[in-house]
Amino acid sequence: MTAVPDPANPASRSAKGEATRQAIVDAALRLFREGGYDRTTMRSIADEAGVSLGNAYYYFGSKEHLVQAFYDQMQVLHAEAAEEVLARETGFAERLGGLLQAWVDVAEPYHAFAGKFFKNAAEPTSPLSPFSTESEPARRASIALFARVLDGSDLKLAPALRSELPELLWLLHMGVVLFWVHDRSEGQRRTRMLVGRVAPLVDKLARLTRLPVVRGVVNDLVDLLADLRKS
Amino acid sequence: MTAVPDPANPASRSAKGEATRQAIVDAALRLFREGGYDRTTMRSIADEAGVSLGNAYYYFGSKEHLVQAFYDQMQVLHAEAAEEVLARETGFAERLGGLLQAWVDVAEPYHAFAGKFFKNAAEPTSPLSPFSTESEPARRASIALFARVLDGSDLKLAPALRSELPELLWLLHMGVVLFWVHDRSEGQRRTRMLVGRVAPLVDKLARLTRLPVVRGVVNDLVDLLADLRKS
DNA sequence: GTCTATAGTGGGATAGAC
DNA sequence: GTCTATCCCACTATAGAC
Repeated sequence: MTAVPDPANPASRSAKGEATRQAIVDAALRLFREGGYDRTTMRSIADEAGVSLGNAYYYFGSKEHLVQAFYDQMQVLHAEAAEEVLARETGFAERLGGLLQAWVDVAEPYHAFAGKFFKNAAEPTSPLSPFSTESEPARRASIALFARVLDGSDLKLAPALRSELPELLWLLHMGVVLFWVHDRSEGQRRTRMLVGRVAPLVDKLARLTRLPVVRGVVNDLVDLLADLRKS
Repeated sequence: MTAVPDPANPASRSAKGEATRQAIVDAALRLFREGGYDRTTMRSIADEAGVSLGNAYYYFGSKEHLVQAFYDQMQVLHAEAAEEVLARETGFAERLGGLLQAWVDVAEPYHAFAGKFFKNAAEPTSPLSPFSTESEPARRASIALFARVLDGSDLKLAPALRSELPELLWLLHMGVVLFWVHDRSEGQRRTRMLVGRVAPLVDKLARLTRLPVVRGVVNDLVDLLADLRKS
């Protein structure tokens, strides 16, 4: 395992390289926010960061790879905002709604160009897809947040669902993100309305899973998820 | 309203223009299937169709617009396959499962490069987005298919849900498509498993909506959908 | 109204010298 | 790790033929 230098691997980064890398990320996110993704060229990012175009490509294999930096930053900001919510709320609906709401707050400055990175979600070959193995650390961290929504709350639900729910809530979160990306109302008012009302709804629904008549469907769902995972 | 010629508008197409247009579409789909989307250049499409590059752009404003042709073709093929299913089945689960299955069958030859297509479709600013106004006719047609799944079946469900269900089923279909795009199993085995089992599950769930205890959640959901539509 | 030919521009990506 | 030079291709522009 002799080191072929890989600037994408944090372990092989020198201090100098790390500084350059960060300068490029900062420049990119600033320009994306100001002028949008398409209108920001790799040349302008390199200029703004004070490096050559070729050097920018040394650190980021493509323009899309810079989007990963955006993902990561968002993940960190969301986790921070989440702490506050999880420390404050004990009701399941409030914890879930708070977490979803926090994401919308954190993501708001980037709404205008967010569509560009959502493209990645649909392309399975891209390492930037939220379902890719490359995104697994970020995905796991996010799912862990939803696990804490559940753990710290007063929710009672069908036991079989307990281990599946964090991932299902993360999927719900992805659905909210999709809605948000397409939301053109000012301040993403419609998304805020959605998250404010979907959380109590999920709460009610989850509590219903304990009813004997509903158990059949719940078990079918849990079995399906298990079988999909195996196959 | 004197006619500025618009080759995108079917009404203003001459027979000759239509033939040229079709030649370009055929060439594009053939080359996409053989070499993938990215590796197929507009120049090669024009060459293959026997027209100039400029002429290709006369008919299709961008390379992405050619994807719309693919999209339309799939819609037509799915509608055809759907007729057979809807004529044969009367059970709700069978009709729903059959419709979803039919799409997977129709789409299979394009699975390898479908990711590139849907990548473009996932962007909200793109006219190719399934949620865009440009896609509304195709979307409406698709939702109408799901309405027929419901209408011709034996399903009994909460009355408030009846008018909402076709659109919700279409959303489920979009979810299946997303799963399919990411499905790397041979013959999309995992997607086939998913559609085969999700249909009975939805059937059971829909029937549960008639229970008084479940009504509360159903009404909340219906209200939320109505309010989102209004806002 | 359709189409060709040709000559550009802009910007993502790469090669290879240092 | 950083640069300069270059490639490639989507897309535009335009002038004119049929």
